[in-house]
Amino acid sequence: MPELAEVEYFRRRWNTGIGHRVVRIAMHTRKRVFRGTDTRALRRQLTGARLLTSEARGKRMLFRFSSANWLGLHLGMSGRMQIAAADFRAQKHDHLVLYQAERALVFTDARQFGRVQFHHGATAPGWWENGVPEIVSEKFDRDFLDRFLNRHRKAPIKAVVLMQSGFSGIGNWMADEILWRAKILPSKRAGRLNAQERNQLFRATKFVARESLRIIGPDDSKLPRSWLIHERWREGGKCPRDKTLLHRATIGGRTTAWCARCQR
DNA sequence: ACCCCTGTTCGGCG
DNA sequence: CCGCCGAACAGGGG
Repeated sequence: MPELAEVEYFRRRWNTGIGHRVVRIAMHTRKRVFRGTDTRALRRQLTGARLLTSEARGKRMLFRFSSANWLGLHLGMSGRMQIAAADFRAQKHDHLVLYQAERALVFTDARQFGRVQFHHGATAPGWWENGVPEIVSEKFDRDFLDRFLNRHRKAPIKAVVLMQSGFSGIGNWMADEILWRAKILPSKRAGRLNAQERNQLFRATKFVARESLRIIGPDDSKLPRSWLIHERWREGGKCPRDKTLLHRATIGGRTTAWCARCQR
């Protein structure tokens, strides 16, 4: 589930715990989500620390705690976050639970493609700043897009829109939504897009990111009925524009849905 | 049983 | 060296 907008939704859920101390931590320390992470330091430092702020960049989240502590989260394919009661009992896939006096902050991830990172230090961890502009920021401009498309000119545009080094936070459904809105064939090589197509791609990317973030929720139910997402997995799914049957194939290593009539 | 999956990383290869 | 592609990771659901 988690792409840009869902990540933002989950981050805000945990914000309920801002201003409150962590009194106890439950962790499945040997699980893959903690790969490369010092879980003993995490437990030692975060116990007693107060959650102060949080931030999201693309699909990544960073939670700042008192006493110079930082927690990074990535939801992978199946990660979710929730607020639970203070007497919450961690189940099999609840790999990290931060207990506060009046609630529990729960991180759940069945498939464990997600990740938990911990950092102790006066400033944000080195891995946080990666120089990739947020789609909704002014730094993601027409120039940046052009340079990125040129750098990856041999790859199918679908694969390029999935690259986190350029399209921060865009995942599979948003990529299909963007290319459908921009009327561009997903298999088209990035370098073959003309100026008009690049303009359309730019506008569609901004639009889908901004609208998804505005409508933000735990799933796609609040997104307009006119969006592709409601049709793309359905057997016999049709293009919301011209009602022709959608095509489906693996492009850029991922299942891709598109309308062969309006996407060229 | 078998196949699919809203993600990222890594090794092979051109 | 650059960059594309498929495989691997782990588990649940159809």
